Amino acid sequence: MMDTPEPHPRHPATMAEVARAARVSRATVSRVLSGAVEVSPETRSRVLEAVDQLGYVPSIGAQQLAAGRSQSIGLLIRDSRNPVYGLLQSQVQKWADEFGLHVVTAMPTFYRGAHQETTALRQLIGMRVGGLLIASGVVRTEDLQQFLPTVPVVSVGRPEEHPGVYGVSYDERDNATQIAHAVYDHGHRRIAVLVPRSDRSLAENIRGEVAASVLEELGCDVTRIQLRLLGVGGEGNAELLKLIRADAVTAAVFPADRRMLHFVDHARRVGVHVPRDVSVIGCDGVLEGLSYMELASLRIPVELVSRRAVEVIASMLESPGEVEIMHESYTGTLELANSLVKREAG
Amino acid sequence: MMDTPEPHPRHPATMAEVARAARVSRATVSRVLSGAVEVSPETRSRVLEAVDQLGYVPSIGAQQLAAGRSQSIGLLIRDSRNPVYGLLQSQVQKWADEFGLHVVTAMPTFYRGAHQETTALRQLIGMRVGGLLIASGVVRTEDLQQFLPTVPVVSVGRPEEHPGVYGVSYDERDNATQIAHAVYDHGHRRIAVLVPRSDRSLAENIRGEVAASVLEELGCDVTRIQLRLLGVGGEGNAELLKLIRADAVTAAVFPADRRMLHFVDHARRVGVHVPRDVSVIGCDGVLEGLSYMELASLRIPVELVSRRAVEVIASMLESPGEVEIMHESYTGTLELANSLVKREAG
DNA sequence: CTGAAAGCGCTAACAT
DNA sequence: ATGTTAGCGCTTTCAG
Repeated sequence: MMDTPEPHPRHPATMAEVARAARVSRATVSRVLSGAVEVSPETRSRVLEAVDQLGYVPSIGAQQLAAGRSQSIGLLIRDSRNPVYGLLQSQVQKWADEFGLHVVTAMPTFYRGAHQETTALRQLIGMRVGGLLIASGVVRTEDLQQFLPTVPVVSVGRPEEHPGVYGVSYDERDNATQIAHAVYDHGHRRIAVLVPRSDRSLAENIRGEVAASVLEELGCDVTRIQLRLLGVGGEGNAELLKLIRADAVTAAVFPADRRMLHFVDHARRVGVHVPRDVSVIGCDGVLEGLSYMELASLRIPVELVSRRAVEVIASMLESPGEVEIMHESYTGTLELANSLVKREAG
Repeated sequence: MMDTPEPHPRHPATMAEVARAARVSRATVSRVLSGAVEVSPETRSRVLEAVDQLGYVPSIGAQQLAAGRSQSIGLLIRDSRNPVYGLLQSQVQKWADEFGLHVVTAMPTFYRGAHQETTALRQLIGMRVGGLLIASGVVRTEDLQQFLPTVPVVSVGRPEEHPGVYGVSYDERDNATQIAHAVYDHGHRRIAVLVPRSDRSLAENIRGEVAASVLEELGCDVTRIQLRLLGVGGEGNAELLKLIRADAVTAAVFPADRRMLHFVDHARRVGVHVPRDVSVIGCDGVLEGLSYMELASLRIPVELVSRRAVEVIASMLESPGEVEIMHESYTGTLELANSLVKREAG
């Protein structure tokens, strides 16, 4: 068994080369590899030997082209620095394995050019993936629309309202309501709520808006802090600190854990302590170390949502056009911690 | 401008359809889209109109097949739940954008079957990506070897020793040395070091082994705690707790922040507090909230490593075979915090 | 500046 | 059980 590879194959081995080496036709190689058709054991082993002798790996592009279908699903993900997406990606991979599907992941460009935001989408479409999982709020459903007749699409982990797109997501209204009640039940009546713009993050916008409304309905004095930027770079922290120092609020509601973390870290450096000076609660529950930091949050069911999304796309792949479009959403579970403390109402 | 899409395109538009709609040949469509050749303005605009009329997106597979090359690079990543990989993926994307490269990411299967661990690699090879970034320790360099003549490969963020594979990684020996000296300089002399098996994580193994050796050379009493499992599931915590309770160690060195976090969280629940009862230091520095948790660590230069890796692969794409194989490694920076406290030597 | 035609590597009838 | 052949959608000579 030579273990020196060919000096300069230069080009990846082709099926024709394998066929030649095994003294069979290309079709036979294909049959052996696909395993769909009976092949005589000797031929079979000759082929397999040639395959790994030559280090042959079939060209997926050519396969897709010839067969007209694809075993892979595309995952469009926003920014993997966010642990929520990291977990999602990992879980999608896990369930796709289970269903025998290959996942290819693409991420939108960072540049904010005109149509640039859809290049990742076009990349996946160009690959002719069998199905598409959209987990990025950056891509608008209207951009998806034109591809809908062509490829099954599932919107995952983001609020989906388009009746033509299957959605598997978190119940953000319920999330916000749970959070609002938790804060209220702890006796807080003057509350700051951070609200990102909906074009930045629809999910976070809903969380903020709904939490604020619910609290208002409960008779609280709510201060909305509008956020305009995309990142979590501490926007709104200064405004919030001012409110706290003026004793205008006793609690703050953050639409995402990372924002909450950013705030508490900054606040402590300038002498404002949680929960001594203010109670806080976030949303996601995915960030590691939350319990160690004693930060209250709401854990969204990423695992469940990922699983359902893969299940749905798998069934769409199996019976195209047969799957009824629905919008599923799943509720999270409150994870209380010492950052949200009881307080005499008032 | 009709904005109702065709009722049932069913199949993605082809270049031939675009050509027909624009009353030109397929070659002309190709030329317009590639932009490489001059085309008369009128023809050009007719083609472009047809393109977005039909929502045409070129098949990357067919392009690759016909042209024999590919604009995309494959990124093989271990597990995106780990924030280090999340950040890496994000940074690779960012720099690839800069170089006009498309990134497709694949992740190894979770199953631990025989050859299963290389399916993601085969997936990427099968796509005939123009270059490969390997950021997963799960794939061994020997598995890569056979593809080396065929596609440029850069090992990124993992210790690479094979002389045939370009490596851009962290200087784990330096990391470990910095950590060891930090612990020593804080007066600790009886120290526990957690050491994962090298087949689980080579990087973490080196960190542990080297830190332990350096501390021993400095005359410390070092207890190695061997870790055998892949995850961060608190392995070794019990053993470490016992040492602490017996007052056999005053400090613990963790080869990764997540392990440290897992420990401190668990420890606190059972009444062992950091840094009161034991000092700790981790490695990575990527986990969010480290500073808030006051956990000492060493920040590895993920951004720099990602950038270099993309630069290298880009230059390999440009002049194949011309790039001299090297192993670059970059040092991290210590980020001290209150979890590592001064102590009377002894 | 544009069209015709020859493949790229593979699958899927269709033969044998 | 195996070989032959016709494309799949695209790029790229080569002619015009």
